[in-house]
Amino acid sequence: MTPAATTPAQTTVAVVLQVRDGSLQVLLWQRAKEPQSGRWALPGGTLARGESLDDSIRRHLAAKVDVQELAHLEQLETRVDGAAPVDWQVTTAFLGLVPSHLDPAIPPDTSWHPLDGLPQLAFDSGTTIERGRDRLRAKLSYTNLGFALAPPAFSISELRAIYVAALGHAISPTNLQRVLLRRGVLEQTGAVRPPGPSGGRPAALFCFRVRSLAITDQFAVLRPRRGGD
Amino acid sequence: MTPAATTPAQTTVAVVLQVRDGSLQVLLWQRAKEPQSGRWALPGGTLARGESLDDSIRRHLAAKVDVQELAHLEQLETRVDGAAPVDWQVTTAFLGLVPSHLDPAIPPDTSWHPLDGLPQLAFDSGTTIERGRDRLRAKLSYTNLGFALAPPAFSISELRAIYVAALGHAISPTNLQRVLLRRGVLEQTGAVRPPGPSGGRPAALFCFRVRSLAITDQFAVLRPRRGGD
DNA sequence: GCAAAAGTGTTGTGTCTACACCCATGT
DNA sequence: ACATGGGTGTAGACACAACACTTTTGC
Repeated sequence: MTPAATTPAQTTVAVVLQVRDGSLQVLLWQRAKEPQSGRWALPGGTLARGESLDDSIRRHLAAKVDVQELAHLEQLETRVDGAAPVDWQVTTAFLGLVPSHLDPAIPPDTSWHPLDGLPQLAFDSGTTIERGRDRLRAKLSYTNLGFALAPPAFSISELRAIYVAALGHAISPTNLQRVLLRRGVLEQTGAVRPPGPSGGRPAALFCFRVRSLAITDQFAVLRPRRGGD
Repeated sequence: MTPAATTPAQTTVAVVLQVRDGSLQVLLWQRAKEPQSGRWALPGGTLARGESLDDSIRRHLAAKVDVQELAHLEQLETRVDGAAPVDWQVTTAFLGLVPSHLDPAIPPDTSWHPLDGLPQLAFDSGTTIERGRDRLRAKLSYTNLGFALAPPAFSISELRAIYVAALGHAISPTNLQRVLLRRGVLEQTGAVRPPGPSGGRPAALFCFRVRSLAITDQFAVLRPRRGGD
């Protein structure tokens, strides 16, 4: 591939997560060639001239797997990957989130995999995926990041299912609603979802008030209540 | 410098912070040559073969400014910096912290600058420095990161001065002690600091129980209290 | 004794979980 | 009527900030 060079190749990869069928899944791509033929890898590619890292990963995702519907994208970390002068590369990993109501078209060598029960992974994609999941879990607790996993409008129980899949633990629908409303993250749309064939009260529909990342639970420890900059 | 290349140069820089004379200061280095001659820049340099990004920034810091005493180092973000094929480079920024009792020897072109009142900066170092400061402030609230700014042993009021300089707002010594003790971040050494010439009760000395990064205030929102993983 | 610095007791507040209860709809 | 799913009221637990008060030193 690259000749013995004085600078490494710069590549970007993305951990693209979506809640599908009640579980958190990651988009992977199966390598056809050596090295690591047959194993699954994170989508991405090399940096082109004149583009930012953000541009780069968006381009690779759009071209390879037709994902324009990323609701959120952020950097995870950068690592040096190939040790030798051959295959020497620097890889910047991103976290991307796709709302659960979308089902983007993907090529045949690409598919979604639940985070529990991943196939044989190429390189150390495993730790990168874990890092992405941990970042998502943390930010679901103190930001409005749920907007990037949820559809435009939803009932509280639908939102709860998404949070349960992403966080991996039980959540009371009562408290989910109250926490997110108190923080001003959600607002009622006014619309209502009619009940299913088994009856039940119609569910009010909600949406996220702002659909870009905002911190909603400030780390305010040790800060005075009033005054004092 | 670099010829028009197919891959960008990979460089690392660091926002090295220390509490000095009651204010949070950053280590900067004054450029002697064009471009941006005379302006101040973050220390760092290019990636060498076979080294990780961590290795790289540690090497540059150790060589240029004789800072081996970094108590903590973490990645901030990676950016593409030079747009043209010439000077095309990818820069990974780090946050480094130096405990306040150390005063590392630094070369004449390098010096510490308080974060309020920075000189003319080269490139967009300003936003990187701000990002480092914000990261520090956030992590002081929910991790034990104070260990990286504090000396090995200290009284609560000494620690308070460090936190005030880093966070930029008033802090009650009462609550600082109680929060950090309740969380198990601090422990008493048993030693005591004798009072000054003006009297006062001798201060008990404390130290950080663990001196590597640990999360002490979990983002536990929406998590059930018992059971229910 | 008195000032100065360190440390403790205690109260109030706000945010969270938990659980009981009420509401609206289908069969 | 009654089962089913949606929503509210309220109580208890906890962590925090604020402030009064006590302790220990030097002069």
